[in-house]
Amino acid sequence: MKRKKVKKLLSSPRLGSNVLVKGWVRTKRENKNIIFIALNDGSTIKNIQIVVDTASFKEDMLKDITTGACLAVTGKLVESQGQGQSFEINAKSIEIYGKSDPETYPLQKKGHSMEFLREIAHLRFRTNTFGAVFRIRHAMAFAIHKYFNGKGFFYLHTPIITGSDAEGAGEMFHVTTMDLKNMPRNEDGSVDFRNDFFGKETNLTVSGQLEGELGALALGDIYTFGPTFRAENSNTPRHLAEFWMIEPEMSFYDLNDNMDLAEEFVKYLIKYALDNCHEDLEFLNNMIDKALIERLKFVLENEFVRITYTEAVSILSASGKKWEYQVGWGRDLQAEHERYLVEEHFKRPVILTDYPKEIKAFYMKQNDDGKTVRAMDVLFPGIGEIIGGSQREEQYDRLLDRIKEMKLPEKDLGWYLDARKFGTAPHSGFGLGFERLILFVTGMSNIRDVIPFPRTPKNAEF
RNA sequence: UCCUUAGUAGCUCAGUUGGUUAGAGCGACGGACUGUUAAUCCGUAGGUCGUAGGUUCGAGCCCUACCUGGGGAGCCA
Repeated sequence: MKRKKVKKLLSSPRLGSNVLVKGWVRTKRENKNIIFIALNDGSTIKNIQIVVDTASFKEDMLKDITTGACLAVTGKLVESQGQGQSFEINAKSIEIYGKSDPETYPLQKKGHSMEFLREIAHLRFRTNTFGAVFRIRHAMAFAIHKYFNGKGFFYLHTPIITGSDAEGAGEMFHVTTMDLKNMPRNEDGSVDFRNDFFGKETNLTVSGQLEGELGALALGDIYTFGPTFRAENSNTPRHLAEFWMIEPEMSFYDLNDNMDLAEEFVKYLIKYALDNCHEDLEFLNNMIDKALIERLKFVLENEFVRITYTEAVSILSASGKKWEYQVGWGRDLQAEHERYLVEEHFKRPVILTDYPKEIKAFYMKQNDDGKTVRAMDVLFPGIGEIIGGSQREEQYDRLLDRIKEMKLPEKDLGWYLDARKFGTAPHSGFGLGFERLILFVTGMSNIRDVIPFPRTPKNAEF
């Protein structure tokens, strides 16, 4: 007999048929003559109830069916006599693939704290919450490719190991094969990388954007979707040292086109989740965040507010609020300011544009006012900045001036400047933090709980 | 990195002004039970009180340092 997944079984049940299911025991309820097993195979958040007549099975075998054990069960699919489920399987045969010692198996029928489950991240997939989160995470990854493929974007693989130290997006992890206990030194005491694997200093990438731009300036529209690494000592529920980022880059897009794409993209993903992850979202809505589905629908149905940094500063100044950090043109907006705009003033996602050039990266296109750049930050309720992007500076001279002004290593950016030297074109792009998107879509509150094995300062378990 | 808060049984927690042998619920185990839904009822076992020092006749409780977690901030996606 061929094994059926529980999801398939429940969506198109053939009552009276004999079926084979395989999965892990979530709970077992025992009576004298009858045993009920809730079996889950991961295909859906729903369990299938296995009904066991104790007289028909060996007692020793039934004893080994404990929480966490893996079973293969054959039996007849029938309408359930009980209240909690529509269908159930009357077991004819049970094979135990893997026992699970109940004295040491850490998962109980009762709820656990997220902190405890994080310590047993290798087993937390077996809980309803993490099953739901990681099924949704998969659905979002799939939807990202579906969306871009449908729009004619090409998935570009930018390097994980980079020799470029110019992104300026944060502290980097070094990559080397040299003996850390005996590093060769130059006369001035600095490390001599000439005999290292790559013959130069290399790091893990903090962003694929610069390479992505090169792809866009030939292929038209590209996107990257891969891991990125930041060696920042950030200890917050919104930061990871290893996280996944989506970075589309589009030729001939100006900042408005860029904002249109960002808004359409995020809404597509939210709609995809609502359309395809209904059961998992329902569960999270009940157990994690009662306002989750309502909030997803609200974001889907309302236009994002678009205002300039300068307008935002006026709103904040006029708000009459007491700020911990002072508001003033030229200062970067702090979390409290962004939160006020999104959660109190507009009560919806906000896109802020045209920031002072001093607080933004070198590659952003300068406005004619000489003071601001064509940057955009998409701010979400509860998450803060979920997307950061800009129209890129496509004029060679202006870009070079900016590199010099900010004292960046000009010689290392020759390849990047070449894109402006030969057939430059207006272009734009943005970066979306994948885990921050998953936070928003699942209603989870800590980013460590939306990636299977989180990497954070002082933690690289598993 | 800074501020703040916490660490006691497998889990979630209580533990009074420093004072006998550190408690509960859940889970696990044993038993009972005519179809259960985090089943129910009866019973049993389970502890180096985060680590290392210190104060004291006496420390789970007070002091110091360190480790780890939570919340907030900064950096950002």
